[in-house]
This record gives sequence, C-alpha cells and structure tokens, in this order.
Amino acid sequence: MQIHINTSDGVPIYLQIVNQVKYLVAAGRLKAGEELLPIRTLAEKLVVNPNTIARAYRELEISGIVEKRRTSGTYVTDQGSPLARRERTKILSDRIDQLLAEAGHMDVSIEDLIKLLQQRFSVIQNSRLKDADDV
Amino acid sequence: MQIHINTSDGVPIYLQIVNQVKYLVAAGRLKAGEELLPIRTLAEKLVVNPNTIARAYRELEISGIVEKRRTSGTYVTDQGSPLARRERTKILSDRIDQLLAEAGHMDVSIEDLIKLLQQRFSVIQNSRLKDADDV
DNA sequence: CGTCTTGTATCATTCAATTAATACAACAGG
DNA sequence: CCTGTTGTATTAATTGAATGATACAAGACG
Repeated sequence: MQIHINTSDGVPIYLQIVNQVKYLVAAGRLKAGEELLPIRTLAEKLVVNPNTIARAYRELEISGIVEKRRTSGTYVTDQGSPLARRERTKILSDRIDQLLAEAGHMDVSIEDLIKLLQQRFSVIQNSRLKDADDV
Repeated sequence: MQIHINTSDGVPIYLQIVNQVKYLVAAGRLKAGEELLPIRTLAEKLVVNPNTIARAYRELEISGIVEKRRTSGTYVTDQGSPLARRERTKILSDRIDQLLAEAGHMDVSIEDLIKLLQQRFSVIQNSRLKDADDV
C-alpha cells in the first residue's frame, strides 16, 4: 500500500490519506476484502500520530470505502454494493450542488455549465495521456 | 443594498457578503457602474469590522465582480465584458476540476456525472419555485 | 492647500480544525 | 484465561483562518 505524505502543502494529512486510499481502490490496486495496514503500523510508517490515521479510516468508513472490524482490522468494502454506490452519489451530489449555486450566482446557464464540464473533461483526459504518473 | 449577516451559521462573514453581492449583481439588483456602500458605512450598518468588508470587496475584485477606485469608492464592473466573463469561467473551471477529480476517484463516468448534474439541477429548480425567499 | 472620505496595511485576538499524547475496550488466538 | 493486537475515546497542544483595533496613504473637492 503505497501512500506518500507531503507535510508542507497545506492539505491535512488525514485528507491526503483519504484521497490516496480512494484512488488506490478506484484504480483496483486495493481490492474488495483486502485489509488495510493497521492504524499503528501505517502511523509508524508515515511518522504520524495514530489518531490521524484513525481519522482518515473513519472518514473512509463513512464514505463507504472501507469497513472496520473492531479487533481484527480495516477492510476494503465491495464497491459494487448498493450502499457504497449510494454513498458515492451523495458525496458527488453535495459537490454538484455547490457548483450549481456558484453558477447561479454568476448567471451561467445549465447548458453552458455542461459544455464547460465536457470541455474540462477532455482537457484533463488529454493531459493524463501524456503523463507517466498518476496522482 | 440589502445585505443580511448571520453570525451563527458557521459561514464566515466576509463570504456571506461576497455571495450576497454576487447574487445581487447576477439578479440585476446591482447594475454595472453602480457604487457599493463604502467599506466603513457598510461595516457600521452590519456592526462588523471594516477589515471584514474590505476583505469581501477584495475578493469580489479578484473575481472581477467589482472594481475599486482608491479614493472614490467601489463600483460594479460591466459583467458582460470579456474580462469579467473569463474570470467567471475560470472560477467555475476550478470547481469543475475538483468535481471531476472526485468522480474519477469514485470511478463515476462523465456520462453519469452529467446525468447527476441535470438531476440535481431540476431538484433545485423545483425547490426554488416553492420558496418565497431568495438567498 | 487643507480636510474629509476613500481604500490600505499592520498587528493583535479569537476560535475552530488538525494533530498529538495517552489511556481505554474488545476480541482473536494460543 | 491471558496476552497481544485491533480500533476507540478523551484531552491537550498547535496551527491557521477570520475578525478586530488602529494607524496610514491617496486623491476629490472646496
């Protein structure tokens, strides 16, 4: 489980972990049922307080990405499950609502917004193809 | 210029002002060239520190919504101008990029994302129709 | 010119989020 | 059972964002 922390970019450590685990799961590098490193082990590896890892794992659990079994460990959940899907939709909906509010303030129509979305999507797709690295 | 502050909802005062001015401009209640209340005047009206208003106005200037003339006042810019339009597009693009990153992590396709966007749009539209109040 | 009003800059204070220190609770497995 | 490992809970320290107090700078205008 490859996780890297940058302590000088302003992004909270627990969030960096959340995002990277999400990525690893989405990319299939962490599969359903697989166990994450125990809180203390990962904390030691990253030279970080165990509570910080605990918080990251808690958020991942709330997002439906992992499941914790009290004295056994933390495991990747089955992402295809209806609950996981509903959770993901909920998170995206919140972001979308923010975007719509902002667009409303700026008097940008839904059609223009979708155009802009598709435009940004292709831009990002193209830049991905050129890169060797992922996030 | 009707602006109301809620000091107990967690949203920073300067942000409330930014959003409400954006709304007033988008709704046409503040027109291009019109002068905003001077920093001190609005601060007194809202019982808030002038620095807080200054910050709101600064952010509005960065967003291209208003323009400040050092010893004369703060004025609404021409929103139809290419510069204002480019600024708005830039702000929305940033939000969209965040959304796309999140969707990518969650393995949600661009098509599903657009569907979700349209869905949220109608939900919000419908709830707007029922309300008497605006933001 | 002088003075009033405009926005600006600097520093202090407050408060919430983040991280850390430490002790607790549950249960798997010998 | 008992011991080691797992996640949990509580409390404190640190940091940064938001706001405030106060003094400065520029120019409009009489």
